[in-house]
Amino acid sequence: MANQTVSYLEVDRPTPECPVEVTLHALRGRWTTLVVRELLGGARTYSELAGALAVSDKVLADRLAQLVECGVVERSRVAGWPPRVSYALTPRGQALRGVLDALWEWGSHDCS
Amino acid sequence: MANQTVSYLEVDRPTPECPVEVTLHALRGRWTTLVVRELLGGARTYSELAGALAVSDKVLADRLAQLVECGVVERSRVAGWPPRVSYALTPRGQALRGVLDALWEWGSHDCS
DNA sequence: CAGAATCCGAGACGATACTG
DNA sequence: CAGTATCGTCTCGGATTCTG
Repeated sequence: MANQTVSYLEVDRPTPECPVEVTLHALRGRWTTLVVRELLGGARTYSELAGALAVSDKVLADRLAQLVECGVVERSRVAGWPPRVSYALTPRGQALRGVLDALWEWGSHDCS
Repeated sequence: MANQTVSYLEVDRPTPECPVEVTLHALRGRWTTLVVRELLGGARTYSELAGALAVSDKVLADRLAQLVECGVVERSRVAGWPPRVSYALTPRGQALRGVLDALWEWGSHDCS
């Protein structure tokens, strides 16, 4: 995964478009990380995701479109009937695993 | 920093209150990570933060209150005149450095 | 100096209804 | 099956004004 030597602190000017913002923008939305988490277990169809996540169609479709646009998820139609669509993580999406682990790590400590 | 062996994938049920959500909730808001980034360089007064971040008073005050509530930032009045308030990261706040580095890492790769 | 109060607009969520 | 359309609600952000 390239070089890990660059630190968040080593950049001169904090702008709203810095890499940290890019990542948070990709993960934006209450259900986004849960969708990614599902797909880390392998490709899923739309209905499988809908069944696993108890989320409305609108929100699920919105988040999937967002993830596709960010290059995290790839969408593909499955031949045959009934029509199905499969969603899978791209290599870039797979790379989110480390990010989610870091978020999990910090959030699992007590706040007291 | 405790054990890093737990993975985001190893948990049974994804809930809106899982640790990942805790972290994203703490970092919620466009300016939050930039405030944390400033404080990673050491304690800052309110006006120092305001000068460095070109953000409105309302938003800055909102984000600081949020970070204090999450246990990330500690607020302390400075004696003397004019009245000043100093903000500094708690140990829990310092621990965000690794999280921000992970977010930076992922976001700095091209999407193409 | 360090904010609080108020008002407005944008975006995300949620439920419901409808369609290729 | 896999969405889109619509509507109401809520939170965040930005600007302005005011105060201990």
